[in-house]
Amino acid sequence: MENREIARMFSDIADILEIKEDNVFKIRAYRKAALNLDGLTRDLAELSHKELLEIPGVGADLAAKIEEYLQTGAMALHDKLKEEIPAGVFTLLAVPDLGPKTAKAIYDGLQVTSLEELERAANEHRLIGIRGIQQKTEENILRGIASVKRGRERQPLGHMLPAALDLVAALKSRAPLERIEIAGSIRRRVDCVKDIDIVATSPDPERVMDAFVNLPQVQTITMRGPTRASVAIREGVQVDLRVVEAESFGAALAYLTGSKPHNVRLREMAVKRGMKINEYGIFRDEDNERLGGANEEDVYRLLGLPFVPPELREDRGEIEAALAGALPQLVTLADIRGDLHVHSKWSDGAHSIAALAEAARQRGLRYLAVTDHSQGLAVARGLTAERLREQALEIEAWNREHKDFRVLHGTEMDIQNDGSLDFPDEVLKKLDIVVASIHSGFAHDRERMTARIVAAMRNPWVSIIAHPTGRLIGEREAYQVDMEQVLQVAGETGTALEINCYPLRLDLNDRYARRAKELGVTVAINTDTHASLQFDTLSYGVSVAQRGWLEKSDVLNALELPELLKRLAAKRKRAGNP
DNA sequence: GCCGTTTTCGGCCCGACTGTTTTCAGTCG
Repeated sequence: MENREIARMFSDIADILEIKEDNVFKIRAYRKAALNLDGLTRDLAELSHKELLEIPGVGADLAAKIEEYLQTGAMALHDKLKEEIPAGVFTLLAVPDLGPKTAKAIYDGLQVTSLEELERAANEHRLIGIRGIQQKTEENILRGIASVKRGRERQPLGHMLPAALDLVAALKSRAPLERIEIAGSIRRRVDCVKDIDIVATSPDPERVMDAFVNLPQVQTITMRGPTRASVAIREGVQVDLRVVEAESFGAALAYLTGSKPHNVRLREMAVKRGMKINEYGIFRDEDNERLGGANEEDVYRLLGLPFVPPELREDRGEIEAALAGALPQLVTLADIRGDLHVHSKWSDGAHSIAALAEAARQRGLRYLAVTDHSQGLAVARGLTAERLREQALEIEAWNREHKDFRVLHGTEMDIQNDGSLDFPDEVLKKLDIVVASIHSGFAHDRERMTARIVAAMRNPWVSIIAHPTGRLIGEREAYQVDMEQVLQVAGETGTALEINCYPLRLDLNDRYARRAKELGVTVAINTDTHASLQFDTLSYGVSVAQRGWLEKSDVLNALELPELLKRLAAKRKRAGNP
């Protein structure tokens, strides 16, 4: 997947052009294209010239640069610009509040080309005197360097959403609030987020600001004005709070929810219709008359659009779909009928099958599949074929006793290094469902990894591929795999792909989920529960599905039990097995 | 550099806060 690499190159070009004080709109064009490439569901290498031009923000010139890179492995403009400006200069841009102008001035004045040199220069007070820098700015730069060193850029949604909810609760208990919402990428349910945005209304904004910057979670106050404040909480996570008038709440919420490219599109549409959108509302140009803004719906209504759910706001086609009245009816948590990937005490889970079934039923589910690990995964106490037979007896007995909930018998079977499976077909055919996945040999090359997964999908008894890319957010990159091929074969063979709900996995991610839908591949939203409390992570997987535009009909475990069983049987039949 | 329900040329989203200014530039979201 060269998308990310090319996006990064465009972003580098934008940075350098900014330092060189080139045309701001040209810079913006490179940034916009970089963002859009990052959000693409397809590999650039697979797209025709015509398809490249259809990418928003990519015209003849940038399409040529993409093709140049795909064909030669290099981009002449990128290389040339990097020669002009030492690489270290734009590493300075990583420092908060230090932008291109300051980076250039510091480089011109002191030839500083790395963070270490910058830190030394600041400690020796050599920055003072450079255009626009006095003591305060120098101190801020030192603080900024410290925060860069602390690192931890983005954190998983599974950590940040609870932290945000915690802040909201704390704020509510300490200041008078009317409305308060978490906005930003958390509200869009992006799987990995950088900061926390909160928007609120209050009869006493001043007190809210006071309470906010004095919250026990707060470590440093970055900025504090009458309507806006910014702080850092533990682990250096930035939290922004905006307090607005009630008549502006919806506009502010929309603005702070983003995404930025989505907002830019809305504002452009407003301009064309003789209106202006900002965080205070939506206004008529001619007389500055307020047309709306108290509620988020106003913004969309006044542009002639249906409400666009936050999960879709990425400028990945949602505005066009809204204009055409073709927004998807997104799958919801309430649509989920069961969980098809669950571990019990039989392998590495914490709870009995009975306890798991009860916990699932309490959450409104109607079935679950017990899919303990297979024998090859010894560290997880994987089951042999014989233990699997014993387990079947326990499940049969439980089902005989309970008529309002169904436990399916399955396995999470290892796909071995050579692409073979951990159980023979004779074992698999006795199970209700077979989940296959990779737990070892992550370092194999792309061809081999792809071949392993494809081979598993071609087995008629394999129902679902679990956590198809193997990533662990912040801990382990996805293994090298040709996901386009995996998705294609999933479609051909009628194999479902999983969105794993574990907050560090969320695998498939939103983009692959969207591509799955495009290819007609069914997706299963599974918790991979190892302890009954983990059923609560279902909402994270549903969010990924929503960001992937999935509807109820795209989701395997949104089916009622009889339809699910039919669907599972369909692949076996297609392969000529009863 | 991109783009077209006023346009193939002339536009291109909008505002808060800080630090350094004595009216505003830089940065960020």
